[in-house]
Amino acid sequence: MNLKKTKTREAILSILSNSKFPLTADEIFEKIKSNGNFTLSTIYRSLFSFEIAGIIKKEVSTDKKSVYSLNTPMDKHVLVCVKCHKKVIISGCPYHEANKKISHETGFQIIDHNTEIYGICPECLKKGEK
Amino acid sequence: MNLKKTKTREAILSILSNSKFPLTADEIFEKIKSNGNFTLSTIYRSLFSFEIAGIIKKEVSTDKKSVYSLNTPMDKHVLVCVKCHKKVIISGCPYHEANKKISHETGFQIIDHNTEIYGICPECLKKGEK
DNA sequence: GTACTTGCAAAGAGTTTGCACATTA
DNA sequence: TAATGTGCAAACTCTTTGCAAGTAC
Repeated sequence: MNLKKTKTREAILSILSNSKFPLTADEIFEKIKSNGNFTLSTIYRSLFSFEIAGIIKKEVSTDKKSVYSLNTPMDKHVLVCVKCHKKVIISGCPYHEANKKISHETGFQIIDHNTEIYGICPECLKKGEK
Repeated sequence: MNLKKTKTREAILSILSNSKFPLTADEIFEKIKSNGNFTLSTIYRSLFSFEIAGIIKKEVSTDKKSVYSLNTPMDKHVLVCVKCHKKVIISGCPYHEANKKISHETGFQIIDHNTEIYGICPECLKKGEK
């Protein structure tokens, strides 16, 4: 299972590492299609290979599309502003302690979790005050 | 926008209120189809009406299906067993304290959040030990 | 040369929609 | 009867797959 370096794959990884937020396959496609002869299915397949290899991670967004991002395990918590849709990544896991408690109470051995937190960012709060 | 009471809708609400866990449209369909002449598209449309009316809520599960449940705002935290796919609802919000801290650190006014926690349930843990 | 990648087109799953008919209030 | 709801089939979106040809190592 050796990943070969190809133009498509380099382009995909470059896009993902330059993006602050997870992207859909189609968004990636839109960004690179002008640079060469790319296909959506190839992008899906590349993303799949990367995922298996542990290089990227795939998540499901609220509109039911798959979104992909480099696998930086700590960036799993996203604050989403309901006004301006800005996303802020929270580093570290704020729920670590709470999860220990859940584990204790339910007997579940907790492996992972995903969280989206909705709120209003400081900028939009200020605007609202005016 | 007046919701009319029909056989389909009563059946759907009955199923949802008797279910401890969110259900997909198809799961609802499977459960009620023997009781009458129901259609998947009608179920989707009824679910949509209920959602607009605020009676139920729709969420996206990790396998990208929409799941529906009665709109009880407190049951937002689900423990999912990665082995047997059982879901356990955690009542109350275990992250309340942590969110206060996030709010303080980021300036966000937090409104809401959704969480899925993945783990292995006690039963599957036992099986694994054997 | 062998294994891995790709493009293309077609298939697949879940969901939505148009239309004519049926039902509720 | 006026407004809503339904069944059916077809359309739609995102994603996956089969196959033959191409490319990296």
